[in-house]
Amino acid sequence: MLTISQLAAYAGVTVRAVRHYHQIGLLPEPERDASGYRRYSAGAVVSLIRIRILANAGVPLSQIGQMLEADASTFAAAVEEIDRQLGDEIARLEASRKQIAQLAAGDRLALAPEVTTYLDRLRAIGVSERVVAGERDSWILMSARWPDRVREWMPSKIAQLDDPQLKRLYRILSEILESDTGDDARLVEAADIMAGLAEQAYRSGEIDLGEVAQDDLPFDLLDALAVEADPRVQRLLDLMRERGWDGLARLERLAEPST
Amino acid sequence: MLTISQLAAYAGVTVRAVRHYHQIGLLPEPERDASGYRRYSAGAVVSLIRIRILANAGVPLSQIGQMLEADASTFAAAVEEIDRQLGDEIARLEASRKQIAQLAAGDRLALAPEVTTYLDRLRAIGVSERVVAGERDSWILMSARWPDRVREWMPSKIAQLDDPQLKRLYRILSEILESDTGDDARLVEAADIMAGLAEQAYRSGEIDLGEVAQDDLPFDLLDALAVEADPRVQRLLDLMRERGWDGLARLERLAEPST
DNA sequence: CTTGACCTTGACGCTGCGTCAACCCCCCAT
DNA sequence: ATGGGGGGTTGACGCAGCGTCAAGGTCAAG
Repeated sequence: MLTISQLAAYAGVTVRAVRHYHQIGLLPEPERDASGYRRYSAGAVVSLIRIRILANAGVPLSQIGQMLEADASTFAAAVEEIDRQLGDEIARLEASRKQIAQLAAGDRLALAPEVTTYLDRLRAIGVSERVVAGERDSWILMSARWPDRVREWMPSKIAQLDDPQLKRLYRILSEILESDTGDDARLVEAADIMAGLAEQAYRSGEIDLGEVAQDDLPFDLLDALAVEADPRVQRLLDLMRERGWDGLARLERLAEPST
Repeated sequence: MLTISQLAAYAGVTVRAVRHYHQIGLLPEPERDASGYRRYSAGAVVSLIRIRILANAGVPLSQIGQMLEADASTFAAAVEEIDRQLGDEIARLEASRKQIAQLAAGDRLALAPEVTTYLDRLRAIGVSERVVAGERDSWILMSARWPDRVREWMPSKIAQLDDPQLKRLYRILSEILESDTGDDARLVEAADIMAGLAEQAYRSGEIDLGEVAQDDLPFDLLDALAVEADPRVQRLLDLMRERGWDGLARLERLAEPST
């Protein structure tokens, strides 16, 4: 007759595991001796080993009982099912591994390389770190909503940075946000440039992210994000509204310009 | 200002997950409105998305906080560590998958193919299912203790089955165990044959599983297993002892035979 | 008799939330 | 005014497979 620790040792498991199997009814409770100790027969060792074989093969404990009693075909079906689940799990982990490899490689922000290129171009143009950080957060939001579309959009966004007007706009915005003053004149100047660019884009039909349904509206969110980052952006939004444009991240025509 | 469900929707997670992140301090609790509702800023969406990016990459929640604050090199080290752990986990699962494939292929008992061959040979010789089952359980125990050695031993075990004496022994044992009578004469006959075989093996120096330390003693266990399967085996043990041999699974000389 | 090793039950901890429960709040239609 | 439906709130259990105390009772040996 064996004690629980002997049983456990023979089967290569811990005492706690054996007790756990008793609790869930996987291994029958043996007789107790006079002092209440569990006393096991040799057969229990075989039972326990068979349980561990299945457990080591990745079979959930809750299914092992049935499997040990099952006939060959039922057993085979169960094995196939388990194998499928293991396969799924492995696939999931490997996907995670790819993800984390990208994290290590990229800007540690999980942005597509096209986007980090764009951000680097902004820095090269002289845009302040604060504004770049704002852009970065915006693109994180965009990427979450349209993971694939974003990569398609980037080339034209990058190309647009060659436009002297746009460069000028970014620089002015950087200046404003880096200073602590509420220099309204610069804000007005920025608004004028933006309105001009918007007008230009509108005429040439460039404002057509049409497929991007508006009912999904993360653009309001982007604007809110900008305002949070610096309240002076609110003033900019107001100025744009005066000029007939709503929004910032995605400009929308309010009405034909009065002039 | 966003409600918790809006925040969750933007980040593509459940409301419960967001609350969980608050609980563990991963995402800061936002302000509450007059009625106690949580109200989120746009920045919270960005925070939440960044958390999910790391979580999806397999980073444990408990580490995400530190990683989001870490500098580039610390971050890289952490990523490497996570990647290693993911690799380990994948390796474990793949090992499980191999195991289960073997289970499906083999005798659904997790015995090496050599052993199942041996068991089949026993059946071919005319050994009863009951005795084969006993042998099987014994080999399950042996395989658990010496997973690799067992495969080495099988060829000679299989070869020994050609010995007419051994065949006869197995057949007699089968007969005895299949019958309900306590036919002592047959038991004595079996014991005589066993003793003869043991003597033979002893002289030719075959009894030398020497490397298999006896302090590991699963042989007592094997004997106990046999007795459990059929109490008449106890009588066989006694008969063997009279003939100067101890044990059954592993015969050991007690003393020189008196004649 | 003491000591140390082993046994007992009971209960919390870990991971990342899902899923009630019981109750409050807001807005809209009747 | 009232009711209903779809929000929100905290609190708590559940899952898988044990690890790890806690607080004892038991056994064999010196």
